Amino acid sequence: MVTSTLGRDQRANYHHGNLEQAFITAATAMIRESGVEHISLRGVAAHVGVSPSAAYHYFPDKDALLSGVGRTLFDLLADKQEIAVSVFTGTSAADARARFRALGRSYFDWGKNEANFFRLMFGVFCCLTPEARELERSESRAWRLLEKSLNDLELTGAMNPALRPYGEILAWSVVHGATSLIVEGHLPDESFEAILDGLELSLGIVHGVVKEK
Amino acid sequence: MVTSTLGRDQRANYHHGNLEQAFITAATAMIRESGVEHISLRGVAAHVGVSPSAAYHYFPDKDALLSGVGRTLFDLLADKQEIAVSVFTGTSAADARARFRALGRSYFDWGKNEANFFRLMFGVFCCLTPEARELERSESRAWRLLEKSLNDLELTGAMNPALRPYGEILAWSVVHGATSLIVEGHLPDESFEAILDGLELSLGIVHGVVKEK
DNA sequence: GCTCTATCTGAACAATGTATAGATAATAGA
DNA sequence: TCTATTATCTATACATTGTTCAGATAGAGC
Repeated sequence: MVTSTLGRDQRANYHHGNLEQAFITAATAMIRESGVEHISLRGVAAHVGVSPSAAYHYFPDKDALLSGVGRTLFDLLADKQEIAVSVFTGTSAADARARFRALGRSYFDWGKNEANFFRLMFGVFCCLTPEARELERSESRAWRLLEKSLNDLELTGAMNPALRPYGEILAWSVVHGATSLIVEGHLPDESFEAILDGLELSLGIVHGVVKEK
Repeated sequence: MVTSTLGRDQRANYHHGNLEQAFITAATAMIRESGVEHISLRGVAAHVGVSPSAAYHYFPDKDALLSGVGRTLFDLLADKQEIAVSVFTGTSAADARARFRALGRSYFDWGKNEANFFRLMFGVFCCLTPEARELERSESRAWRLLEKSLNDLELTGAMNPALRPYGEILAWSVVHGATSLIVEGHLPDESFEAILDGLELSLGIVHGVVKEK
């Protein structure tokens, strides 16, 4: 009944394989198509093929399960962004600009294509503590990608250096805000490309220009 | 038991005063201090002093009640913003800049001080249709305030005119994104002023400069 | 083989959203 | 003023939910 994900940890699959992971996997799949607000612990347990009480051996409550899903989603998003950036490997200003744009677009695409994921990650249900989030942010791969992207832009002279100190927080705010507003229907889809254009323009990012050092 | 809000509509207060409004008022108060995710229809009904079933004469379901609350919150936010802008009445570039900044700051303050409201407005529970939101946005007082603020900046030569076409969507995205990320703990509080600085800098907004026409 | 202990089940509980039938009270007509 | 009507609200019921806890089950260690 359950597609056991061959647990390498012996103690974990006494009866059932790695139940903790099975719960997170099932919950993730169910959230993806129904949205966090419509999934129940009992439903997830049924989908795993296990009694509802079983969940309480791995998660203190339902919120903990949802937070577990949230943590894996931040990882998934970082994966997507790493792939998106990896397409442009050059050291030119044009490549730096392409990487920057790919970062923003992949963030938006994630929000648009996986709206239920996006809402969980940045919504009320993913109740990580502020400290945990801070850690998450500062240590996250996605943040480092953004940092590197802006460093590249600055080094290749492809952006206004006066704006460099605001680079990460400004770019993240713009892209996250636009994604959020579009996903929730407050702005039309087409706005996003325009917003990316505006962001680049406002940061003084120009196409293919390499300033002599 | 209920502080009847003297209904001017006779047919509305047969027994109880304006029950629809009473429900929205009570729900708003309860959401404000507990968060949407922790309020129940039955709890709101008890707070109003009425049977749970009574709600179903005014709202098809719980979501409709929450959406009703959401609609009043968008109005409340617009009120706050109008007041914030109204402090600066001059026609100078400095005043235009002050109004722009007041708009952003009041948006953030709202999110920070009324986090539970903010989460309802832009979260999963305020289930307005996309069409309704579009209408809301394009016709909202808040949007017109932003439009006017940017027009003023452009007319007084206090911003980069090349960025004018992106003004509204860019500013809203930045401010909304920053507010959202800070409210949910992904960025520290202090970031906001820096982000506002960065936004102004990136839009070419300078203090007190009036360009000769 | 037996014992022990980690793992899961069954049944129960209170709380929730919601439907439906009926009670109540304000209004309208005599 | 009395009665009939109808808008308004209540009582009750039901399925579903999160959660608890005593017990069943099945691997591990001897």
